[in-house]
Amino acid sequence: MMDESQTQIDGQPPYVEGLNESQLEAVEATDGPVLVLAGAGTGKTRVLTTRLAHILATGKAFPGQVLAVTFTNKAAQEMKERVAKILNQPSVERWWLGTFHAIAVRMLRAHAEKVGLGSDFAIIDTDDQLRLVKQLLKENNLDDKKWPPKSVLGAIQRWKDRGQTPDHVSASEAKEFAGGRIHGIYKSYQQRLRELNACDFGDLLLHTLVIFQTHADVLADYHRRFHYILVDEYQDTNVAQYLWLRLLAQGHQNVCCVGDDDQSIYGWRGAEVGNILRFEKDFPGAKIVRLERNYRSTGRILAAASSVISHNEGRLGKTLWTDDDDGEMLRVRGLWDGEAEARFVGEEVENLQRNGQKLDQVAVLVRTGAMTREFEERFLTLAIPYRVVGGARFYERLEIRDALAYLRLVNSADDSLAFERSIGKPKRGLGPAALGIVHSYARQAEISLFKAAREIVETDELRPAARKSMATFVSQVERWQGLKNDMPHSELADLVLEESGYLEFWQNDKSVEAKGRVENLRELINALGEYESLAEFLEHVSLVMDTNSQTGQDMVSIMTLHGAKGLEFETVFLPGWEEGLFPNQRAMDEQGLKGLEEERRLAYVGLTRARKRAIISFAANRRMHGSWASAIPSRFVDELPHEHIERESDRGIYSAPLEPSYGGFGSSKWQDNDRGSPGMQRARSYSSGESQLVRKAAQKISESKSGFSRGERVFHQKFGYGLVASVEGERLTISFDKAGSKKVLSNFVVPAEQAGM
DNA sequence: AGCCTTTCCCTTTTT
DNA sequence: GGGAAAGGCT
Repeated sequence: MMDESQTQIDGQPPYVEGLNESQLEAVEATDGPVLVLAGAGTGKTRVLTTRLAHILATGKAFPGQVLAVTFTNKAAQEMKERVAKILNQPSVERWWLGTFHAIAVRMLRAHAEKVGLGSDFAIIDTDDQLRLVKQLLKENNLDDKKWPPKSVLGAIQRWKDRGQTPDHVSASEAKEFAGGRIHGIYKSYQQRLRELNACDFGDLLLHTLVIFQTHADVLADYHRRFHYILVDEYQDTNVAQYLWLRLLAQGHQNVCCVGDDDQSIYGWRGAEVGNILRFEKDFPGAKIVRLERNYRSTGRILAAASSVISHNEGRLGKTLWTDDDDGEMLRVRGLWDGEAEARFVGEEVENLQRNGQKLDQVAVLVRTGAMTREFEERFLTLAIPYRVVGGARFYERLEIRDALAYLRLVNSADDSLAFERSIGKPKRGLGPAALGIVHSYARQAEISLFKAAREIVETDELRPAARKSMATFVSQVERWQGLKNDMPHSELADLVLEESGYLEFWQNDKSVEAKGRVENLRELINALGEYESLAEFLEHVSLVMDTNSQTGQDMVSIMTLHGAKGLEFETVFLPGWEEGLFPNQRAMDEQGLKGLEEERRLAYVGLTRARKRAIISFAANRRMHGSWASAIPSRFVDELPHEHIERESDRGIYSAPLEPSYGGFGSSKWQDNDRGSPGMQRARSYSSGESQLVRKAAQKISESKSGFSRGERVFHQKFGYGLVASVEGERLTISFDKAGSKKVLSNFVVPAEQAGM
């Protein structure tokens, strides 16, 4: 409940100061449906937050009566912080403010039994999803070469994104995949999840949606509860989310959706721009507010972004304008290859740094996650501090997922997926054979793997050695569970990892990564202490799957274009503007014009992240999957307005014809280097034909040359102490005590003794 | 069962 | 160029 002193605000509330007319309109039009069409950099987030604060501060509703939904945890976090600040609230954790998934979990826990789940259901990760699908394919004798588990899971997810339970998939569509057999897999997949008392990500929304549709009383309750609904990034809603929202909003109709059709970049995840176009039909009498004044970028940047996006058809059409100066020209630079591009960006960053630019105001926005590596390597050698946003996530690491499996098992012994994962690691003499016996026993008795194991150790089904080992495991798990209520959970986690031998498994491992893994495990145990209970921690992990890495430090950000949505930087580098890479060949092959337009919106998003400076680059050659591919500059380069850009070429790259027979970017099938389809030839790999043996021999020679050897303890001027993991000429891969594993140049490294250790 | 070697596939994008 | 899975050997 709110502090009363904060609810009374006379005259013009201070928090709306400085809002322009349209923004004010969007904030104050509190009753009835409102659609805010907000262009990039128009203060959309501020409007949404202020609107929420305004509803509460004017006493229109209590905090518990407002539902505010965002797409990303980042956006939710930002909104929470801002609202708390505006209204001077110590905590907004209990409010209905969060991502679609976080809100859905909260609702689903309360009504899980209506879809055949317990309220303590587990949320499974992609790993478990795939394992399940693989099992089901095998059981149904479907060839996993012809039906790769990933594609099958993709089909299932697409159905879920569209809000279709197995029963709601149309017969004709079901037939499309393996004559309906994939649809059958979907059915048994859902069945299996239910038996496991588990949900995947898509289920969180799908189940909640089904509950709304089938339990009028539940929906009516939520109607009564939520007087106001706010939605951010409405253009990114998929069908399931759209239906979910529409049902909820039909209560008070006080729904305010904020979005930008030009920034719809999640079509591949089932997002439908159509949802935003349909708003007026769904909510008759809706008020439409347009935010077109851009406060972020210079005139030239805005002109460039507008010019590119104008090549798309079927837009709602907004005309962004700014009072800001024209600013600097945008720069477009062509380079010989990816390495040269990284060198160029590195140099430019150093220039900016010399001119006093803060590095946290610089970002490198790439199309694919794999592109980050080149920049990382370059920044490492130049000692430019950087962070990869949304890259390798802490909770996705192997050792963390393994450890989490143990914790899940302790939290609920019937989590069979966790059982399967924990029992194999560390080795206990219980391999596929033993597990198979437990599996079939469990299937027959219709009980969880853990219960089956407990019963099996009383019989002669397993060989004596396996039986003994299994009995030990079962009693260990039972012991840990018994301790659950008498022990602080981070202590318990420590104990579990210790007693299970999992920690020891990595401590005894001599490989160079092992040390870092042990540290990660310690970090996990520490993180656990911040949560109320084990269950709460596990839920947080499955929903957020991200650690808030060191923020607030002065570092260049490297991230994907998708990851950059909602952010802004003074200077933005946009590398990799090459046909095939960006626009992405696969997107175009699979989605045609629709795919291309989404790529173009991505370009628009990228450009509009920049406040003052945008530097676009492309490379003529790029190494992909170990072989070389050549490409021509992206068509998006040609769509930039000439009067606002400066083209620079590197040794005539931009205008010079590429070497003969180097066509586009290869087909979407990523053929082997020596084949390749006609007209889409790829350059022959420099390394093709080289056997692994030859490569290894070459590696040995270079190891002796660099003066460092594998396993040596060394000191790096920036990252501190570490162990040499591998040596390739001048490049060392070092597993650092503090900074993880990194590739560095050997001249930045000295033997540990010399560093005065 | 477990270890080592070879082969395959991969790179769009994320809650 | 790298990680996972399959395959082969002890």
